[in-house]
Parts: sequence; structure tokens; C-alpha cells
Amino acid sequence: MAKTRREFERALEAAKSASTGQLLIRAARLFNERAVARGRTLRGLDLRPAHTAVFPHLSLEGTRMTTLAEKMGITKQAVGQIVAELERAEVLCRVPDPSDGRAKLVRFTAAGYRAVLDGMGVLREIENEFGAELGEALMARLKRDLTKLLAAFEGAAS
Amino acid sequence: MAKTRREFERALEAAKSASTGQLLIRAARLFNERAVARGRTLRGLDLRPAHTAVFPHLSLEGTRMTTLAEKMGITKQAVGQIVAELERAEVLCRVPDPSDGRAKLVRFTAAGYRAVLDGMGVLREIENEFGAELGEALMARLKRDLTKLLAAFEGAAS
DNA sequence: TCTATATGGTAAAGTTACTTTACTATATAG
DNA sequence: CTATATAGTAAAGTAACTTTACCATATAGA
Repeated sequence: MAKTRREFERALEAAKSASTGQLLIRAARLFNERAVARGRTLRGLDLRPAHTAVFPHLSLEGTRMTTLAEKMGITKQAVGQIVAELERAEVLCRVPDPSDGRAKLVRFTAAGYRAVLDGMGVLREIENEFGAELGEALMARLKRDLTKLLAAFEGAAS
Repeated sequence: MAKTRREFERALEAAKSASTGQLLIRAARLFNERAVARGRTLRGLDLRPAHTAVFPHLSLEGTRMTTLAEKMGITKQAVGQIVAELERAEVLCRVPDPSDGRAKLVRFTAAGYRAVLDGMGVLREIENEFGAELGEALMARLKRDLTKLLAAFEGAAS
């Protein structure tokens, strides 16, 4: 039994350091909580993380729902819900795609345009704060490594 | 208007690369989806990410609910719910803390003990796969950087 | 010693961010 | 010109929490 116990303790220790997944989850939550809390006070629009996740994938000409869903790695129904809320908040609008009668293009409104410009500032601000504390080099490296990790994930299914 | 448009395009481009938060969210989701999918097939226990998040924080002697909540960065009520499910699945058990009549200690059952040893194998397997693809150096560095980021987050509130 | 307050935990309902299942409308290939 | 694929919508369900409210025990101070 003594040997088994030691084995177990080593396993637990391994779990602690091995769980990159848990590290990612916690870091993501903390980062976004801060961004949302900060951004909320900036303008009257209370945008939650799910909303801001859309913006990086929107092109100026407009982007299809299905395209958004693919890029974001969620279902198109989920995109529909998020976009609907942003439409109600008058940040985005949906216009018919002239090249396909079924499709709709999601686009910024003038107000959304201004809000997003502000939002970028908030994000940069938060990243700069961490950069100051941890070093710009670490932040840049983290971003590069995460991008590579995502590319590898996307590359191979299951 | 032309100048504003260019400005906007640059802002969007910046959003794409600047959103470390979004990178973290996506990486976390993908990583854990894979781990859960893999682990589920291993044993009959269908453990979800919320469940496995508890394990790294459990000591062999038993850990208090409040301690778990603090370490995990969630409310003690949330811990209560997760532990209740794991208790029903007979992976964990709650025993009264002899040193404090209010407190309870969360501990592994014999079955949970074995399941977690298996689970460690799955996690290591997945990390090794990415290590093989991206290089062990990148994975180790990512883990170190995330740990530092979390420490910095924890250090300063808001 | 007894009251005030802090701490450990539980209970129930609400919220966020999705997914699943089930459709309708338009497009395209044969 | 039917058969199937694709774009999107609708409604309900689920996971992983939080908020609000509470009870039980502990402990420090009057």
C-alpha cells in the first residue's frame, strides 16, 4: 500500500503541472473578465465576452453567419443568437447578400464602428498592463505560441 | 471618409492579433474538448471539464470546499455542485473535518483514485501529441508563461 | 460567559453561452 | 426539374457557473 500511495502522490503532482488545459481555462476567464469589466464602463453598451468574440472575424464588407460560425468554431445558431443581441444593441446589422438569396451579411453599424474602435483601446490597455508587469517579450511569445497551438488543433480533428 | 475607413481596417487587423483573450478562450475549449472526448471512452464515468478541474487541487488527506473554491477561482457553491455530482458518481466523498465542526474534507474514493490515475495518462498523452507536433520546448514554455500570467492576475485585483 | 461577527457550507433560482433537434428557403448538380 | 446541399431561423435543452439567502459552528472581545 505504501508504494501505491507514493505512486498516487506523484500522479497528483503530475496533474498539477500537466494540466495545460486548466491553465488555459483560468487564464482565459480572468483575462476576459477584466476586459469586459473595463469595457462596460467605457460606453453604455454592455457587451459580454460572447459578443466581443465576433468582432475580430468581421470584415468591413460584411461577413456571412456561416463563415462567422466556422471561424469562431461554434454553431451557426449560436452565432445567430449573438448577432441578434448585437443587432438589438444597434452595434451590428444584417443585410441580404446580393450574391446569394439565402445568405445574409453581418456588418457594423456606425455606432458599432465607433464602439469597436474604443474597445480596441481597452484591449491594448490591458495587454500593456500585463506587458509592463511580465515583460513585452513574454506577452508576444505567449501570443505566438497560442496561435501555433490553435493552428495545430485546427489541423488535426479529434 | 477614406481616411476613417483605413483607420478602421487597421483597428480590425489589430483586433485580430491583439486579442490574447480570444486566443486563450479558443485554445482552452479545444484542449479540453479533446481531453474529455478521449477520457470519456476510457472508463464508464462520464466526467466533464468542470469535474476534472477539481482533481489537481485535491490532496490525499482531503481538501476543504472553501480551499478548493479559492484555488479554482470559483464560488464555493459552484464547488459544492461539482463535488455533489462527483460524489453521486462515487469518485469523491465528503467527510467531516475533525479539526472544525463546520468544515468537510473532500477526498477520493478507491474507484476515483483509480479513475484519476487513468485520467493522468490521457492528459499526458494529449500533451505529448502536441509536444510532438509543436515541440516540447514550446509546450513547456507555454505552461511556464501561463503560470506567470495567472500569478500576475491573482496578484492584482481588477 | 455571552453576544457579535466571521467562517464553512447548503439551497434555490437566475444567467451566460452555448448545443441539439427540427425545421424553412434558396441554390445547384444531375 | 427533381434531389440534394447549403444558409439561416426557432425552440428547447444543457453546462457551468453566479447571486441571493440562509443555517451551523467557531472565535474574539466585552
